[in-house]
Amino acid sequence: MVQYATTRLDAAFAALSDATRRGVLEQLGRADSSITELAGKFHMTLTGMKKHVGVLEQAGLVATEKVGRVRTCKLGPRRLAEEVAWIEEYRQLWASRFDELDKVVEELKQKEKVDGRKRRE
Amino acid sequence: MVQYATTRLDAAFAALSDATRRGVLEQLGRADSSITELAGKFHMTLTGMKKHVGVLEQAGLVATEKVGRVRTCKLGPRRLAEEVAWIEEYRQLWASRFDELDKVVEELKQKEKVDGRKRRE
DNA sequence: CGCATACTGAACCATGTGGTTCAGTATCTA
DNA sequence: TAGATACTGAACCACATGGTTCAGTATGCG
Repeated sequence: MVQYATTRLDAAFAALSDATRRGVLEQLGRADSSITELAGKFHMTLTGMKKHVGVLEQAGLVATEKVGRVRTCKLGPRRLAEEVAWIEEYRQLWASRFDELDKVVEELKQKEKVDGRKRRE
Repeated sequence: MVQYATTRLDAAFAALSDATRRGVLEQLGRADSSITELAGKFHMTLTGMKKHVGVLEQAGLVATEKVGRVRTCKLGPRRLAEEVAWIEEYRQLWASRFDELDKVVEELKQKEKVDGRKRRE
């Protein structure tokens, strides 16, 4: 198995294990936001939200910049590439451990191929 | 955004946020193992390992069966499909948020090219 | 200037986590 | 049947988490 920076994986997965934080990421995907806006949207205190943002920032998933009184949060530099890579390797392992299922998947693929051909005809 | 069962996402991501537990999953991808074997491999007490296995089992990532004295652990029913789906949606959001930035970067590159030419002249 | 706004930090609280030890119980095996 | 093996459960520990309140500081605005 490939060697991963475990601490970064730890931080990213831990950051994603909270519904509020996943919500914040989705929100920031739509628009940059201030701490106040996020706190309002998720019904919690400024201080509470700041902690969540801190966790996300630590994990590299959010970047913030303070201008005047306002700290603006946006999506950060990390794209969860390593995390996806880890999970995909896991899924491969998983699949290889389940032989019968492999056959099922193979059958499905065949079916799909046929369906695709039909559609194109 | 698609609606996810947040509690399951919570449990799965939390389970993955620990290096030992990720290691256990990788191990079980290679071979089913008893608690004792896992505890030995990861240098901790039986009791400690049992807790990790419990977390993984709770998240659906590991299944166990006790036969005689021995509880055998194997990869569980969940394939992390939802988790991958969530992350992929996030990555898409991320990419779309940086389209503008991409343009800016592209412009800067162009500018740099021009500047470089000027400097060389 | 003076007040409202936006954040920050410390302190607190309940609960969860990652580990341990110790004292069992249940199951093999000689 | 005796002893070793494999697990289980309770209790404990230090520390992290997710939240709060309260008391600041810094900034914008009329």
